[in-house]
Amino acid sequence: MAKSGPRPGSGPDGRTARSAQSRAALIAAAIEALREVGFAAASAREIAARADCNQSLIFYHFGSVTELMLAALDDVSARRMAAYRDLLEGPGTLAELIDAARAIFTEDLDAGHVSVLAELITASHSMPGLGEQVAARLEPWSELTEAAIRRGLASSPVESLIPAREAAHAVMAGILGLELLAHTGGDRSAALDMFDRARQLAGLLDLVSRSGLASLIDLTGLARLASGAGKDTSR
Amino acid sequence: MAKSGPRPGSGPDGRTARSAQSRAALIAAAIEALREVGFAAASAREIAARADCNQSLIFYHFGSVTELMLAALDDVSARRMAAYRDLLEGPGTLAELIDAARAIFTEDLDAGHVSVLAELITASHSMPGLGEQVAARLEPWSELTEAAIRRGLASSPVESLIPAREAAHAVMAGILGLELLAHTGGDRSAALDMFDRARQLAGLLDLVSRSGLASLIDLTGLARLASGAGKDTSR
DNA sequence: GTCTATACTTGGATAGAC
DNA sequence: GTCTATCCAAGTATAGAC
Repeated sequence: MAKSGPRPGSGPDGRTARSAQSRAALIAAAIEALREVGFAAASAREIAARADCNQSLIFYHFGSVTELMLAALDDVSARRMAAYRDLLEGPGTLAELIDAARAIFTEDLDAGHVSVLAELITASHSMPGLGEQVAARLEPWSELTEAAIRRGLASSPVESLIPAREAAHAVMAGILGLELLAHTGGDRSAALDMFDRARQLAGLLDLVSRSGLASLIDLTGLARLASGAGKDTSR
Repeated sequence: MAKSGPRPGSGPDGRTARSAQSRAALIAAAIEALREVGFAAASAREIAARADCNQSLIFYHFGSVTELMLAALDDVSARRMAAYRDLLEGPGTLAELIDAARAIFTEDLDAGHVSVLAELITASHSMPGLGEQVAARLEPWSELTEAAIRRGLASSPVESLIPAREAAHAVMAGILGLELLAHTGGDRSAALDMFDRARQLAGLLDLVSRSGLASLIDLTGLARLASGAGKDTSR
């Protein structure tokens, strides 16, 4: 868990500007490579070429290609986290939340932010030890998503029906899966369609909860009943 | 598009049994390798070792490692397709459909069938031309899923609300995403929880449609109304 | 900190004996 | 069809000059 920056021995300052520049260029190049050619082809040489700097600098600054990629994940994660946190500030209905989420996620899809994560997750399969590192970096997103769901569902008629933790897991799985499928078909309209669908549903929920109609129905009790009734297969 | 089997020149029969045995062993080994160490580490040598046969046989029988992997995908796809098709035979409610789907999908998760697909999809990112091959093999699953959804939703109150094609895309994305996430956390109970949740919802829908309550409400009109109402952000 | 050069390893693929 | 031996390309990583 040692700091992976420049090794001690470099002057405390002076020509440190160039160093930071190289680091930043390498991180940007790593993100670009991960997005455009995938983990398997994102070699030290490939990344260095994109950063217009020497291959050996990767090992000097980050120790290994894998650690550079983790730094890249940290970078994009931090920047996107800021954007998503703004979503949770201030009041807003579920429908508004989904509208805003759709806009930001469109950016993510275009810029390939999710791609970086998806590539590293599948790469963990082959690289021993990488899995834990990626999982740790996934945790804040898990919490953010859960908070968003809990907030969006607050005082909604289905609040008690949907467990926020599991729903958050599902939402993240959905985003990752849509990213994967977008690669095969180039079909990113299908991904965004899900937001429209969710948005439609959310609008309906808002309407129901506002009209006071929700209080007429004991949804929780009904669901429990349905759960039993569904088991009755002969009919 | 040439048949990727043994090259012409081999005897029309005779000792062909051994050949078929090698082919099968290699395919099985490729599936195993893809599942256990991932695409990046599933090299010709790795696979051959698992199949207990010579490395060069891969190139003799399949031409390249990538084509062996596509053959592996075809193999697992064909075997699982048979299992899933049975799901669609005979009558059944949406809840029953989900119950059965959960059982089979549990098998898939344990046996790593989805993993093979997920690995190849991400690998397409790095291997030019692989994307189209994988997409073509994904198509039958797209159709199967769409048919299943259409069938499960038939005469349900939400039938007109959910477009089968887009929903199928979302379901497949969800399955792929859950597979990815299962790798990081080892957390496969979360994946199965989604089925339980869907099942609960389906039971509720069955109940509503049976009770005749559905006919009392114009869901389609309500949804259209909600879609407009959601846009009203100031309130 | 950055560069050149290079050691070392692994993997895809082929030739040719059997 | 299967094996051994081998070529060649590409990748990680390091040493050492500047």
